[in-house]
Amino acid sequence: MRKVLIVEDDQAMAVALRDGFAYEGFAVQVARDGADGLRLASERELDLVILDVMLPRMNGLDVCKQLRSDGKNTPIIMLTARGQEIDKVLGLKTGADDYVTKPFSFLELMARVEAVLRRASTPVETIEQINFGDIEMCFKKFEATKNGRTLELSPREFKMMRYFVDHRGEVVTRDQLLDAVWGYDYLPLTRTVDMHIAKLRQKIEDTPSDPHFIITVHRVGYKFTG
Amino acid sequence: MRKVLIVEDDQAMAVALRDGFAYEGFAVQVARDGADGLRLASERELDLVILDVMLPRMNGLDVCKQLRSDGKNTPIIMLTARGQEIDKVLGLKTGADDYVTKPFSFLELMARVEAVLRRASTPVETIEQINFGDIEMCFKKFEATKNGRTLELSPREFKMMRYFVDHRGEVVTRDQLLDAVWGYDYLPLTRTVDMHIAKLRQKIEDTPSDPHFIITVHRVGYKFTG
DNA sequence: AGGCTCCGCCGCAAGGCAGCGGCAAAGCCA
DNA sequence: TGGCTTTGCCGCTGCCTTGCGGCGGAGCCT
Repeated sequence: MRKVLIVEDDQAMAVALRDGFAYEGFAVQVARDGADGLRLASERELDLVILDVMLPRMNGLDVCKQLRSDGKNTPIIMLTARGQEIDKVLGLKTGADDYVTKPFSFLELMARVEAVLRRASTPVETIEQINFGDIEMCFKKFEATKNGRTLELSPREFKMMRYFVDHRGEVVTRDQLLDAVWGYDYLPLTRTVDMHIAKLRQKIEDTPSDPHFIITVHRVGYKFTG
Repeated sequence: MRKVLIVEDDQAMAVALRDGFAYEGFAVQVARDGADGLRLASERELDLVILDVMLPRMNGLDVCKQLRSDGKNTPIIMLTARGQEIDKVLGLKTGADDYVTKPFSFLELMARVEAVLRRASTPVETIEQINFGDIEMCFKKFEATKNGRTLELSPREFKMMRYFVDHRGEVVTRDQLLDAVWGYDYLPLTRTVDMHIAKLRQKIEDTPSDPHFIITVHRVGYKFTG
């Protein structure tokens, strides 16, 4: 049975959603605030999270962002009030799969639920192990080797590699990396990302000065070519 | 309020649909034949068209095809009778967004309506990959090839191409380009845009002096013909 | 209709400048 | 305290801009 978590502080809305989803054959769980929602979503294997934006203790956007940066890719549908009008760009950045603006009909919500679940069911299979060049990397074990010799990668470095692997072939901007790896969304006057790129290159590239895996794309960002 | 046009010659069906959509909060307009439907759909700004296939004066497929070739991209849902069994390929060719086969429940129709409207409202999924002539271009990867050979395009050049692709066939002015690609909105005494057009042509055209893809429109701007 | 003039477009080349990499030292957390 | 992370600085690379001269199309005048 498909499991859904509803994170909603408004009593009436929470009950309506709970009953609606139950009627549609979901196993339903309800959380009343953001912190509880985050905890539940983190520790359970869920098929779907319905997440209100305005919540006590931790707002929906932050819950969503936190889940994503923890590597959880449970489908998330956000509920926004009309007045809130989340900026689409900001919204997408947080990593939700879809947005529904209150007030909405339950039918409309279910249409989006089905769409999101359909998309999610096509296995995007997060890669837990990857080989490229003479490198072997396992994200579950936090281990990496080059030519059989162990590579000492820090947690941050693993997280960066994880993001690169998930977007291999694409150019990723420093903003994206800061957001996904650090959780920041402030403008980077900082050279932090560059620094870590350099360190990664020192470790994984044969000739760090002429990188083969992590390519600089001038004025845009970096590209990982596995 | 969302506006729907119903093109249906069967009296009973037309009334049922009209009442149903009105109940769901749509502003409804009804046309009795294909020609009228085409005229109304052309001159109004609509959110949705419900289009029967079998119609007097002009059939639904042709109406749909005509609208699309006029550049209208209003969401269209076609109604087909079971016996008609429109070939899916043919159907897709005409450019409709979805199909419902009679007989259908109003609930089923509404589910599709919501799905179609949702898709239409999600900002036109930007094209990430495009081919034209012997050129292949991927905006996510910041990669482009001509005849299989790599093209070295700068970020600015990619951004220009992106704008051209999003407006292919239209003439775009230098102002538009400056605004979209550079973010400037002051009047340009500058030759910057021309310069970059020239560089783009050097890279993507077979004979840059007689361009095929990026055409000069004297005293107006440029036109990309993908 | 033909020729002339002017405005706008194109090509080339050099200068300016932002962005990137490397190094080293300071800050932070366990 | 030790390792990981961050920040500042400096030199260099490469992109972007700007200026100039030449050319072609559009409009005007006879």
